[in-house]
Amino acid sequence: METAAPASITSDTVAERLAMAILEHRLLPGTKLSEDEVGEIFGVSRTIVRAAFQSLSHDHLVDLRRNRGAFVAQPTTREAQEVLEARALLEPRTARSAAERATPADIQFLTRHVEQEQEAIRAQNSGRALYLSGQFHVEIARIADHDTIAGMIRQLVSRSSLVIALYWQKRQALCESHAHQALIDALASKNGPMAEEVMKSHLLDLLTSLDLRHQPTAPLSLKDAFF
Amino acid sequence: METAAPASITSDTVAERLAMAILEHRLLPGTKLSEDEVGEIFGVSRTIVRAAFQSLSHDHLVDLRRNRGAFVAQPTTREAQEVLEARALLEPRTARSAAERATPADIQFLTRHVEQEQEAIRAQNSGRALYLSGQFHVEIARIADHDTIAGMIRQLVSRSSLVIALYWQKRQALCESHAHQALIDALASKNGPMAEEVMKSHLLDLLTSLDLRHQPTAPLSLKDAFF
DNA sequence: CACCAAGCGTTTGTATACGAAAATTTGTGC
DNA sequence: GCACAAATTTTCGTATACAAACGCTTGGTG
Repeated sequence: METAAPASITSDTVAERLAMAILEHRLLPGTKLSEDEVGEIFGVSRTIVRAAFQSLSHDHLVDLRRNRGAFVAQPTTREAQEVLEARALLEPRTARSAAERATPADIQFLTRHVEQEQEAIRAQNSGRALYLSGQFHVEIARIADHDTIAGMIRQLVSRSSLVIALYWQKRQALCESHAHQALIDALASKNGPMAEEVMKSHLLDLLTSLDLRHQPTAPLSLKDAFF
Repeated sequence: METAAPASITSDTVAERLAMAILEHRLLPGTKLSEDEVGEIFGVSRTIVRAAFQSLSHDHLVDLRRNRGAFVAQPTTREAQEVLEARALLEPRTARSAAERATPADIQFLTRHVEQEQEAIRAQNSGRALYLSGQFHVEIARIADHDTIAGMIRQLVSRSSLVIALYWQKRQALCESHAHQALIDALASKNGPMAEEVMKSHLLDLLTSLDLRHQPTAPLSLKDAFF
């Protein structure tokens, strides 16, 4: 089998799989998520699905509208800017902290991670590449060994994925990973200030590569994302 | 009537009332929250209570243990330190931003807020005083007009309330509100750097006033908190 | 032809029923 | 009297049933 099927599927499992689909842009912003449909896909009742939706809603990945249902969230330009600003406030310092704590094993892990990013790009799997690119930032936060801040960064990175889906322009230059390599270098040499600086400009690059003007909507059917 | 009773009680209402009880230290860390009991208190089914618990769990106010139930969270010393560090990272800059945007109406509102804090202290209502003291920080974030960061600060302030319940030492000096007055002054004079500095030292004061050594447990019965 | 209203089907909101796991009590043996 | 095990009770996990709200289609009217 390809995916290790858990003995019993919990709401966490469903939330995780849905989140993954959103982060890989297999589910696009605005897509309606029907409770029945999702429940049928995962073989669970609506009770579980609802719990999963609630969890995702708290992370701002889905928008829960009363008596209307759940939709993949569509951050406004305002929200998009806020998310990027919050990241700019948190991540540079966190990168510095990570540089001060990174072990050789961490460096090896990050290097392997970037390799996977490259593989995904070569395989034309831009969804997975985008997911891995975001996950890199989460791993940096994990190395910084600060669960609270890491949790906030994880959430902001997830929301960034929606922002990218809506406002990303130059889809060609797929997340220039030389920035990630530069971060690894800074971490490997335990150069905190450099890691902070590289992260800062990396996030600035991301912000300037967005087009926060128009507000497109591109809903999509649901089952496509899983089959 | 004293509380505006909502026509229909939603999970948000229950979550809000429970959060208030936790923030005012009427429910202490470690207290077991039974689904049936809470449901009976608010006159709703376990479905609603369960959703409320999930929401509070996401904010780290309650700890959800599988097949065990919900408990008011008991942050570890590690977690306590992390929460304070995260606040130190977010709030000073936010205070500066607030100083740059504060309107006369905002200043008036904050002044009234501090008056209410004093009233609560005079009325020996230390729980309410503590809640209002935390809420002051949330209001600063609101003035900064940055929903994303404000949301994170709101969550961190809430968690701080649990930290205070567990690790606060000098209960006498109840949240020296002259620091809050100093913040109002900085905001009123639109002195961003000063607001940032005052906030920074205010949070440092809070951290140093904690005793992060022992790990007390003080569960309490549930209905006491509401009657 | 456009617009609006009523009826119908679908989807969500909530309560409840039932099985499973944990906590508690009870009973027994040493 | 204490320790341990079995039975009981309580509490949670999940599915499902029913009611209410929504949206869509259909039929009518200006």
